[in-house]
Amino acid sequence: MKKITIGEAARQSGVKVPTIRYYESIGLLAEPERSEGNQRSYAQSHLHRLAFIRHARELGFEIDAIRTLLTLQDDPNQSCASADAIAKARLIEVEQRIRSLMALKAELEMMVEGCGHGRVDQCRVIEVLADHGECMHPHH
Amino acid sequence: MKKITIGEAARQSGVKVPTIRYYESIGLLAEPERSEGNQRSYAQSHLHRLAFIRHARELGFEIDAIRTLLTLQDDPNQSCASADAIAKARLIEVEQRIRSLMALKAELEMMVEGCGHGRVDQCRVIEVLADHGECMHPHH
DNA sequence: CTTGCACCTCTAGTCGCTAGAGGATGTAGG
DNA sequence: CCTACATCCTCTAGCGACTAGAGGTGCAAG
Repeated sequence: MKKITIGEAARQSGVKVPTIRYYESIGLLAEPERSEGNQRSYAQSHLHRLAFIRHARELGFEIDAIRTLLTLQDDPNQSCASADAIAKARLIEVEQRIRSLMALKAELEMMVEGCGHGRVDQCRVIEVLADHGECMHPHH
Repeated sequence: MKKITIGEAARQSGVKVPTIRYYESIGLLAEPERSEGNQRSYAQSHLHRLAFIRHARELGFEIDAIRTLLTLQDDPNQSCASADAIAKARLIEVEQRIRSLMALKAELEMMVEGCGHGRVDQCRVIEVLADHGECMHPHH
């Protein structure tokens, strides 16, 4: 096989070099072979792994969840109930996060619209922050 | 005035005791008086400050932004342009975050719906993660 | 006076990286 | 073969915003 350096792996996977080393250090990515001069030399399997990890991270899965997903991937006979549960949990998290951000958005819009661009003592931004009763607090 | 202990301040503000001490240590909250036995004793002004900080944190403002907002609040003659700018920047951040979370949500829904609850080798969750081409990648 | 909770300080840990120091290796040109 | 330069190596420390825990002191009720 061809020897893939860490820099090449970074380019192909879109994961930065120090991050790849970090994933190795926490046991998320298997240790690759080393060249005579002690430099990492990756195989295709490592690249697949990195792509998987990167995509999962982009979807906001935590490292521990990814660890589980990776072991599931390695054992294709297993039931996919765990993978399903992890993805569902993540979906619920994302939905909650969206809801709470929408509430924040509404509140921030009110603050910004209400700002008369005058002095601080008439500023709605400061005012709303200072007095929680001023906002429509659909959250917290 | 009555003496407000740190525990009482925590209860009234909704900010945890260690977090209050942390805010003091980073200079966000002024040091309160101390009792004879070296215990913190807060005034009403501290409680207002804490409420302000808490509300701002709930809206996702960073500590540094809050620092700026607090100095603005202390100087009511100043123009509120900075406060306005900070709030607007935060609003844009929130809007972007919502957009990207909506994309994630769509992708996660496809994964979860496609899961036939069978074995891992037919699992859409794992499959999509493994092969980025499988998802409709509206993001990244 | 004792019990037990709340307080004190200090350090270290969390998560997922990122930055930098200080040195070794690999490669391309002269 | 030598040199220049990019890339690699390990290691430690830092980020933000807390949180947890150890080990000790203060205080109020019974």
